[in-house]
Amino acid sequence: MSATTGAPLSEQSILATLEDSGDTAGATAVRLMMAAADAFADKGFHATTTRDIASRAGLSPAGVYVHFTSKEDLLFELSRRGHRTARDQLVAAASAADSPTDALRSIIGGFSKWHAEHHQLGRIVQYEFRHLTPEHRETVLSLRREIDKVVRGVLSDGVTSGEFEVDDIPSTALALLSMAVDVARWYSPEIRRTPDDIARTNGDLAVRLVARR
Amino acid sequence: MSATTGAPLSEQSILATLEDSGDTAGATAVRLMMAAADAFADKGFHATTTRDIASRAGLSPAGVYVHFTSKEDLLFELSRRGHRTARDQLVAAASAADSPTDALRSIIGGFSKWHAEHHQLGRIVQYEFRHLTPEHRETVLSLRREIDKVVRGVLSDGVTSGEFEVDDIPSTALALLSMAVDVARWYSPEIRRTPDDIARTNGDLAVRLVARR
DNA sequence: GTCTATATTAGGATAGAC
DNA sequence: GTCTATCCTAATATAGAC
Repeated sequence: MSATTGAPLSEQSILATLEDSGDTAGATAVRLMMAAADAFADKGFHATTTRDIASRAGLSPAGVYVHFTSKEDLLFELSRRGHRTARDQLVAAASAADSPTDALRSIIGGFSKWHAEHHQLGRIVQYEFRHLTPEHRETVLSLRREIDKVVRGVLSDGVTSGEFEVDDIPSTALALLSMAVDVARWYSPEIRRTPDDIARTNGDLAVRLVARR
Repeated sequence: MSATTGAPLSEQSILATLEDSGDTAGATAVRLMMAAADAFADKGFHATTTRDIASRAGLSPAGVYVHFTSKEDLLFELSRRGHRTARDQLVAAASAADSPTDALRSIIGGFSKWHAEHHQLGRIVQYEFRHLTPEHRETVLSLRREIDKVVRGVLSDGVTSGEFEVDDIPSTALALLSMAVDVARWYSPEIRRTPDDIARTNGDLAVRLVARR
């Protein structure tokens, strides 16, 4: 976590996410993924050109195709790695907690924080999904289902233990995820609230939403 | 509200929204807006071609430019009319209620329902925003600020009356809006929950989130 | 593995007839 | 107000040299 360069926070966190998310990738491929993440988050998948990605990464337009078979392939890699780290973080937070209340605060707070710190990747993950090929969409969808399952599991544990009072677990899980996911839409590094503030308030709100009175 | 044609619900509700949202528009212009709404919601602004819009509306590619100056102009009209009806509905719901609790249930439930019934327009309103020109963005932004204000006003009324217990009004308002807005992302006419179900559960959750214990 | 050059297609918008 | 024809630019992707 040491900041040795002058790169902005978002770049560093995207870098960290892309570098250790399963499959390794060469340095140039990572540079391309970062350039693409920047551009996709900024302008959207279709409004981004391969020339744009290449030049941001310091390559010629043709250089991209050595590392990725197509522009969509780049999107897929970003999407897959983004979903994977998000899921891993959720699972880790849920299993480290020692009560459902703790777990809920931690997963919704943590997920909200992730969508603030990685709001670029978050937007790609949430909004560029439809531009994946059907096969790639399927792969990513199964990661999403895992994420849903973690949240429902925590809610159901809390109901069993008597800490929570929940009418409808799937609907409540969805509303909680909405709170966290939507952070990627409205967050900007310029606002007053820090990612930690957001984690705290959203974590508290989550507990409030389900706590027994 | 009589259904005289075989058109799907979403088409009818988009039509209704576009027809009575302030400025009038000719029949062909409305047809073009509906075609564009369909296409933008489905594939996004940049992935949609003017040829595609024209052919869905039964016109030649050139026919579009008689009614709109550019593709972006079409997006702007959709965005403006969508925001306007959404805001009008919120304001009406808030002033018809006779307590802050009622008002909150009604605005968040109603807003959630709107984003389900009009999920196509909702996606355009929420996700294609960045593709507007700076001037058009500004116009739409001021409509958004009005929407925020309605929600904050209801929360603040409830705190004053003693019905609500809220730590941080802006953050809570944002979380409530996230719940409703995100419906446009996940809703599909094929799911089990109806727009009315969604209105009910999200309205109840909203009240639960702020009610004094 | 990177480059220059280019094939190829597509897409926004306009001209001008009817 | 709508059409056909077309201009012009830009974009994905590949060929082939180094």
